[in-house]
Amino acid sequence: MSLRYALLGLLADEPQSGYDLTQRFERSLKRYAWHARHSQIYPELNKLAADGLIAVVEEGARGRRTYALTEAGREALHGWLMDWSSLQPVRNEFVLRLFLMSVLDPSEALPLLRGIHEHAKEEVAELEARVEAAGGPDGEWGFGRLAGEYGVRQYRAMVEWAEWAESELARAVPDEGSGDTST
Amino acid sequence: MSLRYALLGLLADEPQSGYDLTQRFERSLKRYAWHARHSQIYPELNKLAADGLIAVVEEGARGRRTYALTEAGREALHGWLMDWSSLQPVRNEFVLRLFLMSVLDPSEALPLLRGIHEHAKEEVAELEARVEAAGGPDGEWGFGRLAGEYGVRQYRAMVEWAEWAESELARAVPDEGSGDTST
DNA sequence: CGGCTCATGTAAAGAGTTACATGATTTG
DNA sequence: CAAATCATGTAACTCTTTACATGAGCCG
Repeated sequence: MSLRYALLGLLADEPQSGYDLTQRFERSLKRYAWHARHSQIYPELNKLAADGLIAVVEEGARGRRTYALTEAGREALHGWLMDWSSLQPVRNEFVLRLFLMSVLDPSEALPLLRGIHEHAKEEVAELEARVEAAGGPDGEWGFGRLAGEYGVRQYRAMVEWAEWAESELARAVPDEGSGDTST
Repeated sequence: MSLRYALLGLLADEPQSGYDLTQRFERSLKRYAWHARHSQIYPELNKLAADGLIAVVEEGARGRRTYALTEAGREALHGWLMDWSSLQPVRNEFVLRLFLMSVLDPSEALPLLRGIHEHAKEEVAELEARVEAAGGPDGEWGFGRLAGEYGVRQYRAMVEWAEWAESELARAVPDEGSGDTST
């Protein structure tokens, strides 16, 4: 059911088409929270419209249909956002890999950790820039500001974790510091 | 494919039955990384056995079958753990809700944030205790130590985020501090 | 020996991915 | 006018959940 409410939520931000929604998943939601392809989005929009939760408010070129929430849709979204009792469990392959990583020996794990470290630093920089930009001139924050700040903090914690993990593993791999890989 | 490697990974820790694996998902993996029910686990174990990646090493009471990795299974797991190129996107309904939370007005969001804050503090305490226990007397760390430390840090960051978010929202809801809710 | 837990399974439905398919509009 | 992008759709397959189903062993 999450997709359904994700769509309602994005339409609450502003009316848009299936195409727009697809891009929003691709550009921001996908990396932090949820993903869906157009092949799942279009049928779901048709169901939402059939259920009276959204409605076409504009028809444009190339068959483009812009949807907006109906009053019923706004209520459904609101009800869902206020009720946290049925939160789906997280599905995070990254953490799964961490769980299983003891299978590798430290000399194998260390380069992986360095890659993660790099990646996390880049994420922090990118997210900080985005949050900064959204906080912009007029002091208004924009949609998803709580998530943005959450993301920044999560990735900062990830950077610190990676630093800790590297030093932890480096202790188990004494041959560090010399570029010499012989014997 | 993640389930497949999750099972191989857990069997790499120690040989166990489908029943044991089901409980491990339920008790620890579910909350942080991945979930699967017995109805998905048993058929997958049969497939893994058919593919020669695991094998029954013991048969016990009530039809219990204990599986262990074969050499091929160990290689498959190792290959997967070393190759991070095809990481599945995160599916996190919690973050999705944060994304959409601007739909609520601050007076509605604030109590939700307080609940999250409480919950995060409990998670930190529980995880710290678990990590501490695993770090135990002999200094050995146990399976999943990297994930454990990661979890603690993520939840600590969540607590700090919640504190920030509460103070941020409280500014938008001036009638705080008086328990009086009348007009 | 009755109730609980252990232990495994299958079937149907729902959610999500991949691949196939089509056509309109814009841009250079 | 050709190429790229916009825009929507469906079909087949895989993955996941929910529900149904069964029986053995353990504990009081």
